[in-house]
Amino acid sequence: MVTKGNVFDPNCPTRVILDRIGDKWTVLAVLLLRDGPLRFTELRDGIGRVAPKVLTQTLRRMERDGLITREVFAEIPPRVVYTLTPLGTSLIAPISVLSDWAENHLPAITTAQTRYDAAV
Amino acid sequence: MVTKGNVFDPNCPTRVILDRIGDKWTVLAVLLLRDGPLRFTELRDGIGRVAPKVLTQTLRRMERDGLITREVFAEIPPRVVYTLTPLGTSLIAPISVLSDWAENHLPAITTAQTRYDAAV
DNA sequence: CGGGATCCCTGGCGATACTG
DNA sequence: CAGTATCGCCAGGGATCCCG
Repeated sequence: MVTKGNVFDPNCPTRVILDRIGDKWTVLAVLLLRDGPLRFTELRDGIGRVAPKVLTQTLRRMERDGLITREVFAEIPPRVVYTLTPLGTSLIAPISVLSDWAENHLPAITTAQTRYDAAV
Repeated sequence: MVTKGNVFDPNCPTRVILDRIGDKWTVLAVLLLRDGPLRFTELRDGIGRVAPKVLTQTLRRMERDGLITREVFAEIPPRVVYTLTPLGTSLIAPISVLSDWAENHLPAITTAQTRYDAAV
C-alpha cells in the first residue's frame, strides 16, 4: 500500500503533509497542544526561540489546514486560545511513529556519520 | 512514549529526522530505492525535476546518515549504484504511516482549507 | 497580550555549462 | 555517465518596533 505512487506528484497529499511536517514549528505546536489548549504566549515560550511573526504564520496555516482552532476573547488584555482539533490530534500518532524511529535509530545514524566523516 | 520531551531541543533525534523528512527529495529517494538499487540517472528520472547538484547533495547526506550505500564501478562510462541499507529500509514503515495518514485525511484538510478561505 | 508591519538574510533549490 | 563548478532566485525564518 504505502504510497499509491503519486508521491512524485508535487500535489500529492503526502507531499503536502511532508511540507508541514518539515517546517520548523508545526510538529512542536501539535505536541505542545497535545495536553490541552494553549495561549499564544504559552506556545511561544514552550517552543523557545520563535519570532512572533513566524509563529503566527505557522498557527494560521495549521488553522487553515483544520489542525487547530483559534478562539479570540474580546477582553483586555486580549486572550487567544489555540486548541487541537480531532484532525490535529490524529496527527500525533504518525508523529509518534516517526519520533520513535528517530530515537531507536539515532545511535546507528550517529555511528554512520562518524564513520563517513572519518573516511574523508 | 511518543517523545521524551526533548523534541524541543534542536539537537533532538526527532528534529534531525524531521529535517531529513522535510527536505524535498530524501523521502522520494527512499521510496524509489525500495524496489532495488538504482543508478544516479534512474533516481534522477524517477524523481523528476531535480538539479544534479541537489540530487548529489541529497544522496551524499543519505549516505552519510547510513540510509544508503554508494558503489562506484570503475568503468567507461562510469556507473554508480545506490542501495538502501537496512537502516534506510526501516525508514519506509514510518514514511508509510505518514503517507497513509495523509491520504486518509486529505479530504478533511481540503475541506478545512476551502472553508477557511471562504471565511476570509 | 497578540500579533501586524517592516527589514534583512541565509540556504535550499534550480539551471546551465563543463569534465574525468 | 556521474557528477562538479558557478551563478542566481526567493521563500522561510529571524529581529525589531509598534499598535489596538
